[in-house]
Amino acid sequence: MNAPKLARVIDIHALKSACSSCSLREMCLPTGLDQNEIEKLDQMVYTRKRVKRGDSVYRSEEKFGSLYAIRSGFFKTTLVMEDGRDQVTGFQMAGDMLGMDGIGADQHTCNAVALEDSEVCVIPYGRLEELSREMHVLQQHFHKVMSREIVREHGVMLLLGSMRAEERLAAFLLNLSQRFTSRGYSASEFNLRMTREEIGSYLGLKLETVSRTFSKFQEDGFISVQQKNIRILDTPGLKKVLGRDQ
Amino acid sequence: MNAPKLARVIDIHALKSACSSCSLREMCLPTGLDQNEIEKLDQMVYTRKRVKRGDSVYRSEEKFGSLYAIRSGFFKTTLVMEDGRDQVTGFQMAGDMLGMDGIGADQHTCNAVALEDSEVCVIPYGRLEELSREMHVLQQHFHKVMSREIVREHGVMLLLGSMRAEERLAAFLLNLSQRFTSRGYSASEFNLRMTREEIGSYLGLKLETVSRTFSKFQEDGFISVQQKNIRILDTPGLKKVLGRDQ
DNA sequence: TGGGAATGTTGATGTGGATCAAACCAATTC
DNA sequence: GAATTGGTTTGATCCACATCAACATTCCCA
Repeated sequence: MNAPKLARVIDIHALKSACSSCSLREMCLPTGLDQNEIEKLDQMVYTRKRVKRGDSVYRSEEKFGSLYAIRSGFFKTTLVMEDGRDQVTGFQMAGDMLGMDGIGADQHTCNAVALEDSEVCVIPYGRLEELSREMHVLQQHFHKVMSREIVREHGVMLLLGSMRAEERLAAFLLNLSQRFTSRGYSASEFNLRMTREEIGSYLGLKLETVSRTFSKFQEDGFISVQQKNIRILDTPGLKKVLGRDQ
Repeated sequence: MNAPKLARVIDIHALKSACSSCSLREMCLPTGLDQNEIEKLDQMVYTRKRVKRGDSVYRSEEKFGSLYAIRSGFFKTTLVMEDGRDQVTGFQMAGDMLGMDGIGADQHTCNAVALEDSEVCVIPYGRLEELSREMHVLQQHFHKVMSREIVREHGVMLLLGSMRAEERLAAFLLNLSQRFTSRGYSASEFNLRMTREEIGSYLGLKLETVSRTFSKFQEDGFISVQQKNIRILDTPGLKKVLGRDQ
């Protein structure tokens, strides 16, 4: 934020990515590659890009060309209706993949916006296709990533279609907690990168409802909320909220 | 339904599929293949399967092994929560692909149920992977199919998260109409294969609301409804329902 | 460092769609 | 062709969440 523009530009070009030495390898790449294969991957991902908070990696309707693996930071993807209403379709963090929506029609269909200063690895799609024709494990991995995105969205549909407000928020918190855990962060304490409005948009609720439900969870002793800081005090309690069917 | 069991079994085995002569080729396969490539595909899809109304092609948790291209008929996919609540996540018709949810964890995550007697082409997934390493166009096509499924689900999320009942149903009808059109059927008249309850489940509404909204659309002169028979009388009218933002 | 814009909380009130309930209708089955 | 069954329609009532409103807090950056 404070760095002068020039410095920033230089930084971007200086960033030679190296999957081989990336701590997120297990997250976004197939495991069990031999040295040769890892080198190929290093050639595929030859640029990283910084994205400042509020900026987008890509916007709806833009020509599709690359996928983006999040190296650090936090994103939301949003869809905008003609009448201006918009909806958050997902929150993505380090190790997650952005841009797969663009393959189908060769143009992006949503906006990917950084919620904090972030860094992505640019994966030129043509190169990925090429390499995954050569490397079976890469092909398999990529298909799994896409399939998991389909399954994740199924889950959101279930949430939006069948759950009440408390259940939605409980599911949301448990999901975040689980994802932080699998990235080596605390499962029980984290900072929300998004606003109440963005959470509401994702969960099909109004921001007031999100706020009230947070307060209720706090009264119930499930969590403690201090603005963006969340501490989960009673995971089983939250899970019970999810379980009970009314 | 009336055919004796034996006859049915024989039929199944007699069905040698041939992509090369399939009328749905444009729908579910890449275009612009040469003779050699088409022959390869014929080898990939070597069985068809009949699925009777009410039966499933696969069920949640089952081991994943194949994708299924719908050759004829109509399906729904459903998700079931632990407490029994279930949700329809999609309706699929001829030319659509089933089973991509299973790739990620090597087991299916939803149920694919036939809403009428149907027929699917079985695509062994390993074979598809293999072939798409050899054939660039097939690889591209398959990736597009998966990506489009992601985009479709984005649309459903928008619908469930941001639209009111009338908008949801209008969007649903317009979508169905469009899909029938692109398959060469009438855009303005068709029979619903699903019940009001299934429509409601898909749209996050109760069956009574679906029924009432159909009635309202009829009063408004947008459609005529006679049980499962729908006739769309005023497409622009329906589109306007979708457009207005409250 | 202070003042204004975002963002978040909480209360009072309104409403779209859920729920409950009763007919109705069409398709099977006996 | 009466009885059963699964699906649909319609009305009356209710409630979860939206909306409107006032205020509190935090975060900027001028």
